[in-house]
Amino acid sequence: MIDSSTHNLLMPAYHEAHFSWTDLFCADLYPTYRDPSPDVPFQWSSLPPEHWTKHQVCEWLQYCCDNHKLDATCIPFAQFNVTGLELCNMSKDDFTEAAGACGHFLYSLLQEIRTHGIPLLTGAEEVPPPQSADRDDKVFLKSEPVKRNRAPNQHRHGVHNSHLWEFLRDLLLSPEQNDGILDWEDQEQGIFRVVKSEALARMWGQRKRNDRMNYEKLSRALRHYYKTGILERVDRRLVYKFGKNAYGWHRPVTY
DNA sequence: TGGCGATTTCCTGATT
DNA sequence: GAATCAGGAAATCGCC
Repeated sequence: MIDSSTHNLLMPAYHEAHFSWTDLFCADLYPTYRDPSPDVPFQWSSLPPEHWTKHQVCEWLQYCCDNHKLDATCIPFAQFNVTGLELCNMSKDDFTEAAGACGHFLYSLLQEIRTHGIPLLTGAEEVPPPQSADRDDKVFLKSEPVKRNRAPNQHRHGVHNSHLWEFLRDLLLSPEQNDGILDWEDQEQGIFRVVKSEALARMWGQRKRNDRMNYEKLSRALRHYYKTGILERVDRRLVYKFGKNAYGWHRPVTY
């Protein structure tokens, strides 16, 4: 946790917002990584980034500051008052715009987690910055090594979340982001309905930075999933079903 | 730099 | 007639 004595200096932009650091970091709900509970050391680390709350996004930022020895003055925390799904939807440019080159580094850290999974945070192993971080990013790093552990059975593949079906799955699992665009018809069976097809296409287009996306193209991409077992046909308009090769749709994804 | 997977784009035709 | 579905074919893009 950032010292309260330095807090005002570290986060000028944050103080302009209408919330406080303690609002974001209620110690009872979100234990700090320096004093982790034995059972739940880091709540954010037990979930994929897409499912982080705003509190957990801030926890992660704080973790990045301390564990990667970032200069906290580089991070305008108010710019990251977003949910995990919104954070994941931010592009590298969005990060850079929010926090300059430090944002570039944070983006790399986030992609590291999304691509390689979330490490165990027990402070027992030295960890270099992600390889994807550019050399220029490292001006934010102090020289001391930092430590963490990786779970022994943690897979280093298969968690990248840029696929359309994962985008749909995460929307279905995040009602606050969904805005009635998608709705479960039968979650046990993985059957869902596209309620607002054009809104869905716009959202996917924003995600892919493609303003020419429409539902016709999106649905064509969905139909490709029939071949791979990601989706199964449902003989009803705007209704789809997750197939045997889709995962994580019936409960929050675990790594 | 080439191969590959995942879309994206365009298209025709069928169905609702 | 509009919206949607189905699927072929080729192009594009990012990653390895």
